[in-house]
Amino acid sequence: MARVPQQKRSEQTRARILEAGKRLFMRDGYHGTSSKKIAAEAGVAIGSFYSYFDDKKALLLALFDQHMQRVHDLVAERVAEAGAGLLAEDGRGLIRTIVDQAIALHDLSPALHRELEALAHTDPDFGARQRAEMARTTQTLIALLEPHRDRLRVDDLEAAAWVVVFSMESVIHSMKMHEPPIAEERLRAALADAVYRLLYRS
Amino acid sequence: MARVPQQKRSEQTRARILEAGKRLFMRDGYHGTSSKKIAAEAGVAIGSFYSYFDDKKALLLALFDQHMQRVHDLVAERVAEAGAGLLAEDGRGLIRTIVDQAIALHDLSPALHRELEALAHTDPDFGARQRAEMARTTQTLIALLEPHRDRLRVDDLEAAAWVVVFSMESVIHSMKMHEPPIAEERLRAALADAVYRLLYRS
Amino acid sequence: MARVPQQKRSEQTRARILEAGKRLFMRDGYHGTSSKKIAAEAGVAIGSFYSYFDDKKALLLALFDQHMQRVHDLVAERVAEAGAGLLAEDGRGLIRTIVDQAIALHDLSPALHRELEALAHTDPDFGARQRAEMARTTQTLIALLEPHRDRLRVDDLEAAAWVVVFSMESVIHSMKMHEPPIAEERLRAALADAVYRLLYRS
Amino acid sequence: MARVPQQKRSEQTRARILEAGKRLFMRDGYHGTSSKKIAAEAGVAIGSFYSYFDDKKALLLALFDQHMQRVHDLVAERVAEAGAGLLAEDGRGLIRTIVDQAIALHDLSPALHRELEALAHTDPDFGARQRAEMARTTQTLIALLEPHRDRLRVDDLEAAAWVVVFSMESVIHSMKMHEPPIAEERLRAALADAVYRLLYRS
DNA sequence: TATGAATGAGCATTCATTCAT
DNA sequence: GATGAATGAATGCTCATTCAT
Repeated sequence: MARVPQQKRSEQTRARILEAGKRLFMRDGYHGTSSKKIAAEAGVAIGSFYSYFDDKKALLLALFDQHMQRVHDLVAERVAEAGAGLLAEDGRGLIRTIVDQAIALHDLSPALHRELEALAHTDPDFGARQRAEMARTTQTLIALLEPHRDRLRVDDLEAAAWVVVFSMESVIHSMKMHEPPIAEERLRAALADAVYRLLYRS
Repeated sequence: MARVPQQKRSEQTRARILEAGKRLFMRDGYHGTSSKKIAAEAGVAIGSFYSYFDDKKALLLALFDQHMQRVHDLVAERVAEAGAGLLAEDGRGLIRTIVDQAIALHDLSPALHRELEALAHTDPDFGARQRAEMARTTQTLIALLEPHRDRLRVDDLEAAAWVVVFSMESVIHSMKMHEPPIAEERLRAALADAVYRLLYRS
Repeated sequence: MARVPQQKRSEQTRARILEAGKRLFMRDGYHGTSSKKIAAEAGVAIGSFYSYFDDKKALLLALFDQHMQRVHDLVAERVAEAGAGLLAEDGRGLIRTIVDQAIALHDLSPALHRELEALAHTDPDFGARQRAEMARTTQTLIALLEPHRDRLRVDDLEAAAWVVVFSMESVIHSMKMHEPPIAEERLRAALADAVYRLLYRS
Repeated sequence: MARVPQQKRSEQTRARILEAGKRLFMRDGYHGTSSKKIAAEAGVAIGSFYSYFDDKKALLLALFDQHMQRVHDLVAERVAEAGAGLLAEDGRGLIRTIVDQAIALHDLSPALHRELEALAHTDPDFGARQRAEMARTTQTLIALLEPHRDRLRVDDLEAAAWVVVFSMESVIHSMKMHEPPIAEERLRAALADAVYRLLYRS
């Protein structure tokens, strides 16, 4: 049903709706945003909204996919920058990359992030998406940690990746939510340090 | 305007609405539950619902308060059981108590828990409640950790309490959400161990 | 259905409901007042309200009757005071009595007065009551004006009474409604003068 | 939020809702009319009602404005017809114009008219509208009477205009409300005569 | 007599969605 | 491609009224 853009004007319209949706979802949450408001914010008619997206949920799913793609691209980029070899040696650098990725995950606003998690429980589409995302993230981390295996305190790499990702997730969420008075860079450093000491020997 | 129960029949009705609300909120989430459905589930007329609660939000706040009260009572009980002196000596026992408390927090279903966090961002009432709850929890932990101060790796007790509570929160959330194949008791033990090693020396 | 008071406590309860209803109807209007609020204002249970009055409408009708009875008693009293003979001679005194009566009619608050007129159009019970009241008022005035017949400018006494009552009604309504800066006594005097000159010769 | 019509179909729908609202408000009163009934009477969906009007009150205010505009246009037209010069000379013609205007005011049904006055007391929006309307009407009358100043019995022109408008208002209201057996034209004539003799010398 | 718990029809309003233009 | 008028199911909530205690 959703229109597949074939002209560049069309592509622009789609992009404007995505941006408007992101802005409003982040500000007012999924349930606090109506399709009409999104269309108005994007400066298009409500009919156009439904030309490009099946419904409000489809828009959020598209935004979610877009966002996750960017997060993964960011990690890939960071890894490429540092050089695979370097990261294999530098445990602290690796952990910092992971921390940055986890923080990037929260660019979609803490509240929306939580709402997505809540929806994952209620709605099968969001649930599937979230499970896939989690698997992908865990696999990335395992691949990155694999070369460090002998330097780690933990034996079960899968469990370790799992614990690290989600505990960081929570600390970062609180951090974003409650706006601590400490500069973010200090928090990133402290978090990376804590995780490093949790995972690595001595 | 909310009715103040004066007869025992009334108290029962209020309790039935609270239970019905809890059941539906946990199953379908806050936004997926209507006041009419709650009344039906409780077996009362919609008018009765509004006699006891100003609106759907008031019901959720009442459930939240009830839930938090139970969690705090649980901790107090556990502390009393173990004996103040014992806990002061036994770092591992203390951490296990804290882990149990954090897990008890999730009896209100992971999805609802997440929705509450999302609401805290959007709605001032939920925000205030959440901040108060966070302060209360952190203070409890600081009080419990205080006697162990010289055995801890960390200097900043407040920050430590904060990090511990929220990182545990997330791990437990994921645990509850994704139903891992490992027995819960093993996870509780592993989590307690990780936290202990994070906080305590050697 | 409505309880007929048989004990003095009962009579008091009925009186308290009447007073409470009057107070609220005058302040918030008929449609802005609920039976529950009336009961609360009277300090009785809602069940008691329905013991004494069939419904909200019955209460307003009772208040209306009570009010009109007082207005007519007032006129009768005033007439008695002045003495029938005196009024027969003194046209100005008579008119002043009439003006006072018309003003007394408005003690029930301008808004409620208007609402009653609107209800008279929609609801047969109020309509009948209003027509009866109008007939009674007109007859009283005709009886009072009868002895002055030869001093009046008008021939049709019935029409004259009718025009006088209702035009005064409106002026008084506006007066009460818009709170003019002039002292009420001056307005009463001016109104009486105008009416006198309208009705009487030279 | 109210839709601003951009297509002619839309303008028609808005007009149909206005008409339906007028019909029902006049027949059943403001409080006896629900938004659903209005939509049904207009033959549109309830959603359409709320596209065009914020709520029931907004519809009544729109009807009120529309009505008052027509009344004032009528007067302007009548004045133009007679010719400014003629009216300046002809006191009786002027008064008749004023009487006609006052009667036109009541085309909105006596009951609704009364309900509007009651609402003006309770609701600030209606209050403001009514005060503005009263000022406008009084100013029009003062402007019309100004050239006749030396022929009038009264000194205070403003007060005179005020008294005339409101006393006529009431007489007309009663007239419309109680459907007197006399032909309307005779009543208009009688009323104009009374007012003329009240205001003018000899 | 008096109480207040309980009822449910009905009202105002929103919003995702469709479709004729 | 784009528009926006139209839809109506569903929601939150009120309030007059009944009846068991």
